[in-house]
Amino acid sequence: MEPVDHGTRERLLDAAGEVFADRGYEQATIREICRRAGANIAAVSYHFGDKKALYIEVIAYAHRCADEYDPAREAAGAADPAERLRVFVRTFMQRIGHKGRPAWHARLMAREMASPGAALDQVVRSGVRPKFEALQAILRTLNPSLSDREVERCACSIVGQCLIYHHARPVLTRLFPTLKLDAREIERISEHITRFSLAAVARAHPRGGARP
Amino acid sequence: MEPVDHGTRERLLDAAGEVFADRGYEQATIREICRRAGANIAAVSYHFGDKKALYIEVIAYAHRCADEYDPAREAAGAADPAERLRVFVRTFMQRIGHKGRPAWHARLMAREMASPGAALDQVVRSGVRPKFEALQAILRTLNPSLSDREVERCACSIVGQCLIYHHARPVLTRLFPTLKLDAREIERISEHITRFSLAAVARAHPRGGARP
DNA sequence: GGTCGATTCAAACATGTGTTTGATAGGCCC
DNA sequence: GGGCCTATCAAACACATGTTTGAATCGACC
Repeated sequence: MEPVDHGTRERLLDAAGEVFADRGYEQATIREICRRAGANIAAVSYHFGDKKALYIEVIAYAHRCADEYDPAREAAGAADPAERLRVFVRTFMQRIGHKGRPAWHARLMAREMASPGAALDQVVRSGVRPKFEALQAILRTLNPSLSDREVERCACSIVGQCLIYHHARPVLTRLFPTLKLDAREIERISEHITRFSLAAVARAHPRGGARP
Repeated sequence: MEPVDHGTRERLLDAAGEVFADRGYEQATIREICRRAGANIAAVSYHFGDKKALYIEVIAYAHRCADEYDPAREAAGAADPAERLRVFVRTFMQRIGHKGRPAWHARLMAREMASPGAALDQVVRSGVRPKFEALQAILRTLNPSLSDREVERCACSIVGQCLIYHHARPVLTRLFPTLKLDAREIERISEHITRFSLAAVARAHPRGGARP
């Protein structure tokens, strides 16, 4: 058939990425992956060895593709710290929010984070940590009086605000039936998260008062 | 053998709750559930019919048990609105955080929220919505100038800050190897989320200059 | 044309899972 | 004791899935 190398193998990677992102590793079946790729059942064994090896390759493939939508790099181009946070949040939300298209990268990562697999260490080391540290740097610039631990927790708070719209989407759509997570709504939510967090970070660690 | 009618069925419910919470519905196996319950493989079919029926019963069972740890009711007893939010967040975090014990209720719910199953509608209607509305009421008291939509988004922001420590726990433990999510750390995180959110809610809706 | 390596295909294999079956034992009432 | 119902058990069944196998097909090269 085709001189391959650019045919079946690549189609398998794309199909596998989509299926893994939709169903998760365990629930994804080789048969469906091959069906979507228009390949034979034995193609996975031939080109990758077994299911786990295919998964590892898909993670690496997604990682390569995802580097083009790096929130950290996008944010680096902004003018002031507040605007950097705004760009960071917006880019992050856009990566998670959009469901269709070849945007299964973020969904795959989110799945890998929710249920730890063999590829998590690699994902965290080269995918999550750099972005997380970039966010921490923004926070430190916003409020230099924050301790390292407070910076960590504020970063978790910001990322958590974003991720709930992905992790709890089925619940949110039932809680707010009118909610439509289209591009415009994502923009509004990003703006809310940015303002919410800016106010919190600015006033965090206030001397005096609050609690024992 | 044993004359117990109060034995096998209840042990099955407990074991199933734990296994479902740990592995998820699809990944949980009837054999492991029965092994943990010390029952025969056919016990599930005999007492509940099939796996799905058992799952529904487990959801209902968890729902009954979880009502005793209601963040909304705990918060209602607090004095001022800020303290109500603090109690709400702390109770919520304690329910999610603790891993051992018969506290598989929250983990089960979280799983059901992440991947929608047949029981999600019921869980949202009678489990999530009341708590969420209680949180919204607290926020309205904290800052009456907030619009309904802003209250919704602030509530999502608060819940999201809590849930990340559950959904992304594998990532966090790799990001911060020294992190130990014991009772004391959960208390500290709850305090951070409370202060973070109080500052944000107080200064939200910036057009009104709501708060100094 | 013929050979060879790479690739694809349909079928089979091995395993794990949910479910069913028929048998067995114990309690209860007559 | 004799039925009768409930509960449990080991074994088997039906099915889906990951993996392997051996033949068939294609393209390139001599």
